[in-house]
Amino acid sequence: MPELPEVETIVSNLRYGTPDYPSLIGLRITTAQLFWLRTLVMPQADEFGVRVIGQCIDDILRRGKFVVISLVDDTLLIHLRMSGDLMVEAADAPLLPHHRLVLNFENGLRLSFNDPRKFGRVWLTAHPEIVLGDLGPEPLDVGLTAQDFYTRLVVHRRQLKPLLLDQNFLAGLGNIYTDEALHLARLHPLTRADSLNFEQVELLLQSIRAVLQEGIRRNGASIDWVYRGGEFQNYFRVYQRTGEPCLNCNTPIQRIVIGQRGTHFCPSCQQKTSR
DNA sequence: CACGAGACCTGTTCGC
DNA sequence: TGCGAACAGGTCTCGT
Repeated sequence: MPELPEVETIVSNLRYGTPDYPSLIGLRITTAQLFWLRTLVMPQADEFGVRVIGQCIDDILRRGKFVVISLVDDTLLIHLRMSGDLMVEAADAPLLPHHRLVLNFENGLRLSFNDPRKFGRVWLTAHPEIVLGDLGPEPLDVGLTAQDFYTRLVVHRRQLKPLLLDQNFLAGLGNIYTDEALHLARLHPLTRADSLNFEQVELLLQSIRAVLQEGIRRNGASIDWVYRGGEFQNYFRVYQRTGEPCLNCNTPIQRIVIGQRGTHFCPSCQQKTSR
């Protein structure tokens, strides 16, 4: 489900609070409940409880698609994968069917990790770099220059779509924002990375940043039954618009499968030979 | 190194 | 109406 803009939205809600609940910064964890064993990667469930209880939340950040919750002695890392969500509720509210992990706070609130498909994962570690260490750069980091991006990109012979989805190449893009960015940059998703010139790579980086920033501005995208209040789904240019007219040229948007992921593009605006 | 298939899971939607 | 297939925002592992 969540890509960079959705995770950013969730993190900023937890960090700053919303009209419905306050910031979680500073809250102390009093109890923890794990309902699906495989949700927790490390440490073992019994050790998790012993270690997490009593710690206060120092900070809440995002790295790629990870939610990074800094505690006093440890870091709690949460990856929402396809269907995960984080919700703040009253600690005495009924447990929902898909709650996998719940942290209760001393102020009567709780943080619930809800995840119907059970793909999401949680780590508690004093060494978050063990989990985050191989992630590529943040696309919105102003320190990432077009020249850096060009240098990193053209050493690969892979197709653009799978390369952009590779979190070790660039951290945070998922299926939606990759399709949207490639359309904005007018690049065919099957184009080989090492065939791009500098101007194309520069435009690609600008396009990635533009779609991510628009996604964040609209609080992410909410699709189907996994709804979280974002609006970006109303502004997709290609994603899930198969057969509908391209907003540039009216050509019907096409859907193909690349690396087992549905891929949407305009066959007229996005041509492999464009150079 | 690059790619494809299968696995992990549940819920919704599509097509006959 | 009913039922199985296809599909879903992600990532890992294995074989070629």
